[in-house]
Amino acid sequence: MSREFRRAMPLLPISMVMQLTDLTARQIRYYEEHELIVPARSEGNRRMFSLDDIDALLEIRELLDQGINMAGIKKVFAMRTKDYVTNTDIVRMSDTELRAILREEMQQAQRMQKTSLRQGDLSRFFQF
Amino acid sequence: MSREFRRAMPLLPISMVMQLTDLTARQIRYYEEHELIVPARSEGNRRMFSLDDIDALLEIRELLDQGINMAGIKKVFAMRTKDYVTNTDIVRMSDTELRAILREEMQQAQRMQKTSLRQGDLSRFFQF
DNA sequence: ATTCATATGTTAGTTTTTATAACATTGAAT
DNA sequence: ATTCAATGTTATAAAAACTAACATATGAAT
Repeated sequence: MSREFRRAMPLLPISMVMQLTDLTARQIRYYEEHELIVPARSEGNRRMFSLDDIDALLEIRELLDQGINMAGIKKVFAMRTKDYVTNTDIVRMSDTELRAILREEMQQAQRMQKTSLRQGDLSRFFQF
Repeated sequence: MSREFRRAMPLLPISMVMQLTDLTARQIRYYEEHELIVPARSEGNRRMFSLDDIDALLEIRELLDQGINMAGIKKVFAMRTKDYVTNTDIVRMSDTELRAILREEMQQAQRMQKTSLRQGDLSRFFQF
């Protein structure tokens, strides 16, 4: 279980994210609207945020504080790309895309764990 | 910001804990009743769990699977002690006590951060 | 100065989640 | 058969979060 993977795990409700980032719910949702973050959703449609999301939001706040507007922030985020390794390829993609994919995988893993992986100690999963 | 400190930070709602530990809400609350965990509370009285809590719960599940009853688990938890360093002393206490204290400090830190530590990047705080 | 767009605030109404508390069930030990 | 421990279930209330709409402030452009 990679560190990147762990950081992509959707865990926190919006209230916690508000506290940790000092952003309002309105702001957080607005940034999602602009696809700067793509929080996961619970079954009941509640946003669940990962540590990656927290990072992104903190950076957004930082950039806003520097007087950069949304368009600028989008650009910054789009520019910074990372590599994602599939079975057959190494794909270069934006932070946001990468986060979304990792989160997808993470949720898959959670669903797995929910049913089959009964005996496993998650502290191995979760050793921050 | 110590790792221990980070692990004591109350972040997750009970729904996430249920998924991660494969325990029911009933069980989790019952273990709290028996003070095997002491989750923090939000302003609105919702339980907020730390990674330490997750660990504890996973261990409880483990011990239950091994046929150990609550009394036994309490004993196990009480026996395993750790050191907590205050200004003037090194205090030896149970896991549960230690977790409660660290969580207390953590919430204090959160309150601080909420008001004063405006500019700080929490990813330094949170580098799992 | 007016207009316009952006970023955020605010409010209303609804749904989901969580809380407590009480009562029910199950299995093991006496 | 009774008792107790652990957990299930249900009812009810409160809190948190959702969407959507409208309001407002600020700065840029005309």
